[in-house]
Amino acid sequence: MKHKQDTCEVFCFDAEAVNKVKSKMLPETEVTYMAEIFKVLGDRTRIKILQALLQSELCVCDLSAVLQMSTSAVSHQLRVLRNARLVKYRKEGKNVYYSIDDEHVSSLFNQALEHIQHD
Amino acid sequence: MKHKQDTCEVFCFDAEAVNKVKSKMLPETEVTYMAEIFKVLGDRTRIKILQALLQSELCVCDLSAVLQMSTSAVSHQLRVLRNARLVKYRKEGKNVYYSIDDEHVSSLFNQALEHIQHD
DNA sequence: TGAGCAGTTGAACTGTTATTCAAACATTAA
DNA sequence: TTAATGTTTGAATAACAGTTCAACTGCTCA
Repeated sequence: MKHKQDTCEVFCFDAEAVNKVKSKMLPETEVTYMAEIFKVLGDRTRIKILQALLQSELCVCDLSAVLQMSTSAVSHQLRVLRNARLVKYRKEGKNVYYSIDDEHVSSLFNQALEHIQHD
Repeated sequence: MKHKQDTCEVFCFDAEAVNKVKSKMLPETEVTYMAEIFKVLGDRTRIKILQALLQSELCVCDLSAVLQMSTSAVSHQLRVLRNARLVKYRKEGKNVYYSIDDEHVSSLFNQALEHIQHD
């Protein structure tokens, strides 16, 4: 049973298995969202910010002191975390206090930790 | 109580809170590994590959048919997944069959799904 | 042995991303 | 209003990452 493909001629694959898997793939939008979340988590600076915020609510200045980075750099990354709805903020006078905005963040953290410690 | 910093003069932060958080930060190597894992998961192609492999063991050709991508592109991404120990492979004749190599992968998947569906 | 297929690899190209710097905005106190 | 502090933003630079293309390896079978 030959099978033609748009991109190139491929005859080796198991058409039945492929179609079965194909029919159960997540919709494109969900794939995009998932990749987006993991992409946000895939940065050392943002991992550190989240880890700090998992311990306590902190303002931008506190975070820049903890991470020993410029407030500008921290602010840029906080925006990424905000857009991904991983952190929330509240203003108090001149300060802006950030905290974790999702109950799944710590779960993702722990799963990842288990993975890297499993080796 | 004034506090001097290497990078710049910052007086606004709560020194006590900062030190407390700072003392509980993960070591640099673990931060790096965690970011690495999430970085690997932060790509649409790799998400699709993993989702396909969560359903069934597949060869490179099968995967390229499912994703409708070149075997070269798939192979490149499989290498990334291999290095992160997220997939394993076995050779059978001319084919190379890949499968999930970590019990935490599905957990990470489900947590991420819950996060994006929580909005 | 050699042809053909499955898969891998390296280089090049392209698009994305993190940090820095400077400027701007917002709030508070004088 | 002005000055000072905390935070955000935009532009620019530099480093990185994904796909494509072409070349290559390795296995199977005639």
